[in-house]
Amino acid sequence: MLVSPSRDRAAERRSATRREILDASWEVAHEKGIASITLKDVADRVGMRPPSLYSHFASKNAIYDAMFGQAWQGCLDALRAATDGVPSDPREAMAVMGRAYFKYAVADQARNQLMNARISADFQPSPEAYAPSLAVWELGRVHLALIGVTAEADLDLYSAVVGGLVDAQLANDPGGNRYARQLDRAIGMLADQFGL
Amino acid sequence: MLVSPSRDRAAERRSATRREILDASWEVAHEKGIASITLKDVADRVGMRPPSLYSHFASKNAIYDAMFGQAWQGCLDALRAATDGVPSDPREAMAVMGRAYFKYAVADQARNQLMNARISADFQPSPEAYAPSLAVWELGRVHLALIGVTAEADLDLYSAVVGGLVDAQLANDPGGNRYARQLDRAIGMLADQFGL
DNA sequence: GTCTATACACCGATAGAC
DNA sequence: GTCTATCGGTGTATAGAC
Repeated sequence: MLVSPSRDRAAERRSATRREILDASWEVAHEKGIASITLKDVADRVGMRPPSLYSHFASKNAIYDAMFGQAWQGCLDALRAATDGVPSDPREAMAVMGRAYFKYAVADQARNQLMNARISADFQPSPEAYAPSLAVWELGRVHLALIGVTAEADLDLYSAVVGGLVDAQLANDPGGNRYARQLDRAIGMLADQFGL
Repeated sequence: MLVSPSRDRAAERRSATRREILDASWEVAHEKGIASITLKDVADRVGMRPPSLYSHFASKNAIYDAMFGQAWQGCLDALRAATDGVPSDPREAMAVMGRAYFKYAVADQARNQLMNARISADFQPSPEAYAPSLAVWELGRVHLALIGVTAEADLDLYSAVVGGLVDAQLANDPGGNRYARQLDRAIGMLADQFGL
C-alpha cells in the first residue's frame, strides 16, 4: 500500500500536536491554577490562534478530560511501580503505597486539584478518562487485601488519612515537608488500628 | 440631640441591607457553588440591580471577604460552645473538639470551600476577616495543650486527620455519614499515638 | 489545519440622573 | 440609595477563506 505510510505520518503528527496542546495546558495550569486555563493562554503557548485548537479537541472540557486521564494514569503507573515487588512486611506494604500516593499527589498542586476537586460545575470526566482513577482504587483495594485489610471502613479511614495529609501539605506548606513528616507515623497508627 | 435617633435608624437599615445581601450570597453559593457567585444572581435575590450592591460593598471580593469572616466566626462560636465545660477525660476532650469541627465543616460544602480552599486567584481575606480563623487555631492549640498535647507535630497530625475525614465526607458521600462513622475511631487512634 | 473575523454571552465596575 | 446606561474586558465557540 502506498497510502498507509503517509497516513501514519499524518496520524503521528496529529497526536504530536495533541500532546503539545496538553503539555501547554499543564504549563498554564501550573502558572495560573487549573481552573484558570483559557484557550487563549494555551494557544499562545503552542503558537496557534484559539480557534485552531478546535481542530484537535472538541471543546475546552475535552482538554480537561484528557488531562484528567493523564493525571490518574500517571498515578496508576506510580503506584504499580511502587507496589511491584510483593512486600514481606504488612506494615511496610501499607507504607509503600501510602508514600507513593503522597509523593505523586504532593508533587503537583494543579494536578491534584484536577484529580480530586471539582474544577468547574460543568466538567464531568468521561468514562475513558475516569477508568484509570477506578483502577487506582482497585489497586489500593487489592493491595490492602493481600495483607488482610478488607473492611470497607478500613479502606475509608486509610484513604481519608493519607488524603488529609496531602491536602494539608499542599495548603499549608507547599513545597515543604511539614506534613510529609507525619506520614509514616500516621500509617503506623493505622497499622496498629488494623491489627497488623 | 435630634439627629441621633434618625442616624440610628439609618445605620440599622444599612446593616440590615448588608445582611440581606450576604444571606442572598450564601443562597447563591449553595445553589451554584461558592466560585460561581455573580453580582447579578445576588442582586436578583435581593430585588436590586447589580450596580446597587456597590452602595453596600466596595467590590465582589468585599462580599467574599465578609462571608469568609462569617464562616470562621461561626466555626469559632461552635467550637467555643462545644468546648465550654472543661472535659474531665483527655480522650473525650479531643473527641468533643474534633466532632464539633467535623459537624460544622460538613454541614455546608460551599462554606467549607470558602474557608479552606482557594476560591479565586485574586481573593485574599483581609486581616479582620482572617482574625476568627486564627482564633479557631488558637482555641484548638490551647484546648489540646490543656490535656498535655503541645507538640507541633501532634497538632499537625490531628488537624490533617480530621480535615481529611471532612474532605472525604464532602467529596465522596455528601449528606451521608460514611466517613463520619470513622471519626471517633480516628480520634481514638490519635489519642493512643499521643500517649493519652 | 490554520487563519481572520465574528458571534454571543457573560462579567465586574463606573458615571450620572433621579 | 437605587436606578439606567454603558464601558471595557474576557471567555468559548462557529463560519468561512485560504
